[in-house]
Amino acid sequence: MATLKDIGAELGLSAATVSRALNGFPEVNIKTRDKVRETAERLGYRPNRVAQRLVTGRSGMVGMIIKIRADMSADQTFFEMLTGLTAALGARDVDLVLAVDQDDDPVLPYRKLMERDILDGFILNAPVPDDPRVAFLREKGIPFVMHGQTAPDVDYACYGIDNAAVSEDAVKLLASLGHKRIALLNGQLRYAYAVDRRRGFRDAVDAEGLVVPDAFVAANAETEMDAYKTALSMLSGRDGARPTAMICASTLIAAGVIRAAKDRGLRVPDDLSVMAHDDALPLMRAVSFDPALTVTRAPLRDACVPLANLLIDLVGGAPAEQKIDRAELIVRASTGPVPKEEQDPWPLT
Amino acid sequence: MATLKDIGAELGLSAATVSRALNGFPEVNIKTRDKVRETAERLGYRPNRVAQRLVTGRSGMVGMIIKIRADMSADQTFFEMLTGLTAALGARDVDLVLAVDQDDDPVLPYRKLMERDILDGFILNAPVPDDPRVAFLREKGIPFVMHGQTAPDVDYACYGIDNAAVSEDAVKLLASLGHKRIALLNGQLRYAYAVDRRRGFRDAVDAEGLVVPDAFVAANAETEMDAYKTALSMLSGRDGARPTAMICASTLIAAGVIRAAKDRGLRVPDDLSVMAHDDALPLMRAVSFDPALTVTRAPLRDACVPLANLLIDLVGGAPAEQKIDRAELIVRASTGPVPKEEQDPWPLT
DNA sequence: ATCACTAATTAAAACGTTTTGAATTTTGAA
DNA sequence: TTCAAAATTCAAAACGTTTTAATTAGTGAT
Repeated sequence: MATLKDIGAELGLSAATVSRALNGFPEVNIKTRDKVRETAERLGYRPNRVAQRLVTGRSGMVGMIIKIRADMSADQTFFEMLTGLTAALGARDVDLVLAVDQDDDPVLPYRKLMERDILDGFILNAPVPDDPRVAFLREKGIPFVMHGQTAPDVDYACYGIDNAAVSEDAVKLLASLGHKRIALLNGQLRYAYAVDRRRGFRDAVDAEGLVVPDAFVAANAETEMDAYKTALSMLSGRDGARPTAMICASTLIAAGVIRAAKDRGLRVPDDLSVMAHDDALPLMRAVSFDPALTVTRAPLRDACVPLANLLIDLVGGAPAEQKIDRAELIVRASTGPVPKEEQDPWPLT
Repeated sequence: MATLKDIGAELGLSAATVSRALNGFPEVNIKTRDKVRETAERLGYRPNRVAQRLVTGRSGMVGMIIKIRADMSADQTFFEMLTGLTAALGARDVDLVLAVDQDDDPVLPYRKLMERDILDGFILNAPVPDDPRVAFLREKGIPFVMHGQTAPDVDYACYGIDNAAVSEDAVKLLASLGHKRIALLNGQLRYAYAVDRRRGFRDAVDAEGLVVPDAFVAANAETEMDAYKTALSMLSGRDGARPTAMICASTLIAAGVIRAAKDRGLRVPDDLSVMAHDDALPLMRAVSFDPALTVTRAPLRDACVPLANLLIDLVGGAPAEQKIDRAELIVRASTGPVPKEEQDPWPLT
């Protein structure tokens, strides 16, 4: 393997100049810079990352802890994050070290990984309100970036989408189509995103002058089967007039909802409008739904780039930055005007 | 962070002696060794892994490529491997770098990871016959260890179980219970393990003087739903007298089979004996089945320890070793004697 | 010519460990 | 005592990079 010294010897230069030339420092003569780069190319030079890391004092590795839940619904989402993160981190020569969390204590795996290893920082996901991991890492002074955020205003580095706005956009669209009875099939409320979505939903519903009984705001939907059952129940009319529109936490949930609608003999969107938030998982494509699904869209994989960059910059000394994007609203075929005969709102309780 | 020099300064020793003391070299005085160790402990010394790696010329990282299949059945198995491997590698201070394979070319991700990174070696899984990854890595001289093997006799490092014996043990047990009609619900034959299981099955069946028509040797079972459908079909009697025993590729498959038996009104084990190979996935526990499942058992997580050690030793210059264990046969409640009225074998074709 | 200043390059130190070869101390026998 | 051998320890080199401080060469103005 060629080293800086080899390249220097080839050209009668010192390793220092070669290093600077390759790293694009301004004080090196442009002619020597080009010669150096050409020679490096020719010798197939690749910097020794371990040596770089030794001198810079950073390990070039960041950690991520995967929590395996008993219901095991991590799968798809996890692979998507893994794909995106390894690519985004790799583009800046950083490696991802994974560990699996099987304990009850949410901070223990971070502590263990930190003392066994030399990690520059962590990527956290699935924030919960008052996340204990945040308190721990902050106290230890360990850099981290959160995918999402534990509360609307935080001062640690994070990237995510505005989950209140996700609900708001959905409600506004449906209200503009005349819907008065809009249900929400939310994720579990122990996660911050679900809390935000519910808040956005409630606020937007209020702003439209509508009412949604608690029975039509579900928060137990993790699997398609959960969603199917919940939707069946909501559409039965048992808890009040059936909704004319349903907002789903994910495309997986929407799949269950659509199946339930079919089994109840309801057409989408003629009898029921369905929309969902879309993480753009490759095996659950919203455009492939029948009918194609109206969504708020924010590809999970895209989120990995800002996450990686935020963390790497943070490790490099940059200030902690919060970046919140707004999901894109894409109207497709699963939403339509409210049926003429179903325009009555739910009564005030 | 305390360094070797700090410890040396504290005791009036050189860094060299401290290094040797901590690494247990025989030429260091036992009294100084203890003093050094005590001081290291007191100062909270942890060796700088990057510096170690620079001088030893190894990166201390091994890679693993995860193939995401379109049917996405990797999930559980993958998490189990990840858990076991990070633990087993971590015990020897080696990190696992993951990458995701989304391409058609099976060797491309290895090539890419190799040129972007400095990896000491790879862990391969899910071998297929004539695996192109083996050819590539061998040609490049990159150390690797295979979980399983591409063929019965290979000369690269590998660890796995004897899959022919898995089938053999199952057939022998069932034959000893008087079963004459034994079906196999195998994994996909593009994987080497499924080929081995089928061979072992055929050989054992022959040795017992039995016959199994092709219709009762399935190789399409990946999901529980697949298994359910296949089992329903086999138990229908459409392709010949229904089997009195079924050997399943995994506990997941067995779950589908048992459900199918129930739906056909067959009792396990009174009307149908069911057994499976058990990777000991925590969310699919054979003992929790109703009835508790008779299995050949080889915990996936246990395999990670020899895999990690084999690879690390290989990187350290040890010869490539092949290690094949035999799965444990555990007889539980899902197997029983053949029903009196179902003792006829399948006819010779 | 001299000086000051800029541009370009280099030598050397640093990162923290392992390892080589040499130096010192201790031990045991004569 | 003295000497050789064995047991310890040490100084220095090495790994390959980045960075600091110093040096050389080049430029233009006086």
